[in-house]
Amino acid sequence: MTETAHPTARTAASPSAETGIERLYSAELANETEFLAARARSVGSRRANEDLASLDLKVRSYSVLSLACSGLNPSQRELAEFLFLDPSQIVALVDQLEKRGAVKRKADPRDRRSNIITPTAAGRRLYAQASAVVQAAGEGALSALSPAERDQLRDLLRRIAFADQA
Amino acid sequence: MTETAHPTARTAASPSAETGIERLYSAELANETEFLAARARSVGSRRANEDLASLDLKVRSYSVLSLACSGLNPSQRELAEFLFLDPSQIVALVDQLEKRGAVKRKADPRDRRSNIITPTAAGRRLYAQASAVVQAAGEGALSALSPAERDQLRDLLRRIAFADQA
DNA sequence: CCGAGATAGTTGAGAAAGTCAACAGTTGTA
DNA sequence: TACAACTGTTGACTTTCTCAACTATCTCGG
Repeated sequence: MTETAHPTARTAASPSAETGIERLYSAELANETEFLAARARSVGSRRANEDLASLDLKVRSYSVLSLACSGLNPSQRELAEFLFLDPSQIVALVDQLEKRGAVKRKADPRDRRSNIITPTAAGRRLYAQASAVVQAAGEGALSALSPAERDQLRDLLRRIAFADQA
Repeated sequence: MTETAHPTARTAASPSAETGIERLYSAELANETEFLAARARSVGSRRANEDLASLDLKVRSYSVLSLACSGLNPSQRELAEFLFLDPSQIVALVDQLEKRGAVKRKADPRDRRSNIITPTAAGRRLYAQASAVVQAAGEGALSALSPAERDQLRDLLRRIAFADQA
């Protein structure tokens, strides 16, 4: 071993720093915002999924539960559009949460085609726990940034995440 | 492809608002950095995939091609780790690109287990085109940000994207 | 030198996620 | 009223993810 630029790669004495792929950080790809956003999401959602597993949730179901608990009374179609998911996937997610007793499909009095997704009392409790877990995980992932930088990142991301909706 | 072309689905029953989904922007979820990163990635990669389709590429194969052309001589294992993909997926991606004549598997003289992925001349030309396409698409997605803000976003993302090397 | 254990790439299976087309019930409108 | 559009739903199909083997190779301790 001791390859060209591989100062670290020894046997698995140390758990994490053995990778030695830091040399790829200098690749052009590592400067493309798109790639960085994808990787940031991978880092974050992997972590969040692991932590949410203790509550039998994933980021997808957590997102739906969160919006159900938002007080904004989203319909399934709105959930699909907001989460960039196919309406058929929302069906499955709501099915799961409903079977579990966390949310309910409520008829929209103004449009009987729509289902308004609302949380049950148990759903609210579940969301409270999940929200705490996600927030803790987020803190960990963002620990490299100062509070001011986190706010800045949120603002910048929000502007590109919701840009095409105007 | 399907760009979810629902420009304005205003329903008369709906109260005044245009698309009606903007009200969800105020949801708690829309303030979580993780969610914003996921959505930003969705916006960006959807766009990039559409544009790369003209070259018969996807963001995944583009990423591999880009790293192959980086001059850093990545191995498949390094590609897997850097792109957060399973080694078996790298096999498929390299197979495609190799069959297409864009990259080659080269034996690593120091370790005959490893394959070093290098581009062919055609691969370099393909990457030049693809890179231009992706950059143009990225500009579109980032058009809401000033150049200084884009740099800032890149820096912030890089710090969290490469923060924990799980 | 040699065998034990680890690593790189490969294959294949199965789960999860994404995509798409069709359908019924409902709504708005010409 | 007839027609077009929309919502949720189902089902088929493709892509992506995850994991467990297997081979060939490497490293290391004895």
